[in-house]
Amino acid sequence: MATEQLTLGPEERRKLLRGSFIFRDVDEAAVDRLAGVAQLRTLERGQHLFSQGDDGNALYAVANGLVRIWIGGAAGKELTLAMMEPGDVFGEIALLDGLSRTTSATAAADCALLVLGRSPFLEVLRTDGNLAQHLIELLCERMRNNTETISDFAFLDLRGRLARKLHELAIAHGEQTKAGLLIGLRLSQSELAQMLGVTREAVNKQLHAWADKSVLKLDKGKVVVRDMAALKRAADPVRD
Amino acid sequence: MATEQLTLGPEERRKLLRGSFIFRDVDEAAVDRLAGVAQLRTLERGQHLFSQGDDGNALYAVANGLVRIWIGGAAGKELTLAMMEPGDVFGEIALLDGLSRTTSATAAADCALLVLGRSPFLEVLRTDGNLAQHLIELLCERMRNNTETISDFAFLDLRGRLARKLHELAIAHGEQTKAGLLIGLRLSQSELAQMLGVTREAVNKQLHAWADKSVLKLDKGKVVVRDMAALKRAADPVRD
DNA sequence: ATCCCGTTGTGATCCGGCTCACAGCCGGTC
DNA sequence: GACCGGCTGTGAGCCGGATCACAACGGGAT
Repeated sequence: MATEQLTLGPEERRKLLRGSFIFRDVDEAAVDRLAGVAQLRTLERGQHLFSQGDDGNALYAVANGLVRIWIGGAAGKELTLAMMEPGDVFGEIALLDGLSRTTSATAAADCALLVLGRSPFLEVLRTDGNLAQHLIELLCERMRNNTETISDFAFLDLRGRLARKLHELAIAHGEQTKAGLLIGLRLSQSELAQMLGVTREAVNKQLHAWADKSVLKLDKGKVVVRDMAALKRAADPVRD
Repeated sequence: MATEQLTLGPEERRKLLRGSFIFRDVDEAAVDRLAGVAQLRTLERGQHLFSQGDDGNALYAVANGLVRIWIGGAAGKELTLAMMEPGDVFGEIALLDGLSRTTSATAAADCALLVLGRSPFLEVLRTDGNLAQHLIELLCERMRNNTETISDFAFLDLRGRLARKLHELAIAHGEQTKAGLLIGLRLSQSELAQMLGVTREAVNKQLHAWADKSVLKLDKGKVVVRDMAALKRAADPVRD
């Protein structure tokens, strides 16, 4: 469907890095140097990039596609923590502290990634205070997200967590249609369930409960949000 | 019981900051300057320091006592995320990104804290790459902890989470006695429950289940671990 | 058109943990 | 000592979601 981007010219690489938030205001020559030594890596949907526990000596920038960041539990269970989109950077934790990867990463769609090696990156980090500053901001943002996730697990049931997630998806990837906000990302109910740490069946039942109340409309795998306010309310622990 | 430390001399302040991991290798004059402008703040057990949502314009270093870091949910429920001990630093997220506090902080024992104001701290941060580097490492460590917490919530039941927590507490605060590893921190079952996001009753029942199997011994509010290996096993999702 | 395989839809059953309701207990305080 | 407030111990009942087991659907490949 999407045009495959199998290669990236030098100019495109520079653009990608410069466009990324963490390299804003960083010395341009240094960024260009990084762009020069970066590897291009393409992945097909479903292909594995790295696993929890691996040594992590690279930082990734998404040029194209979608990468699922997840952790695994007993019996093959998986919890999806985030989806990385074009322009996003990930893999910074293990790169920065030199320990093993805390999560796994898998292509959720065909992808093109820029791979920045550890040593050239750390070299720029050592000399450029702006990069350090932006990395700190990135890490703070991640911390806030993580804390939110913990809060959701601790205080909300399936219904509340699903409501929040749909609300978030509708805002981030919603397309306005006459029926309501259509959620752009094609997510199966199983994938949705994996983002919430619940079963697919339970998600299915809650979606239909909302469809019955006209909060949502379900149309062959796509979800259309008809009543954002009701979702918002359901996400609050104050029940209706 | 503990000797109250109501004041800290200039020398002690410097020592505290220098001993803190984030100020290692940072220009000594700068650290001393920070120590000079830092405020001393004492708190009695139960006293509130800041709340989720507040503006956060200070960094705290624990000189003495214990600070509980927590988030709140519906109906007054609380989840304890961490306990800060002497030598620990906290409150960095809101300080660094300028947004509101992600957590609340309450004294879990009488405390003496050093309060570093935003602007002098950021000034040193701007000029000293080592401080930035250490902050990045601190944030990475927090991220790892958070990810672990999420994993626990997603994949472990009460039994597994409690086993892990006790194991951790025994290692961090265990005192060897003839009966086994006595957990030093005086934690009520409610406090334990708050660290796991479960009810006090459920914790009580699991503790007694283990006591019956001689994994633990319960002695007037104190927990003695008799069989660390069994705890470790219970923390694995592979059941015994 | 046919065959698949991944997805959706839905009931039956089971179980962990919550809620509620008390009953000792232990340590302080007056 | 007598009283009180916070902790501990424990049972009854309930409920949200997991598990299991199918049925039906839809879209791609051949």
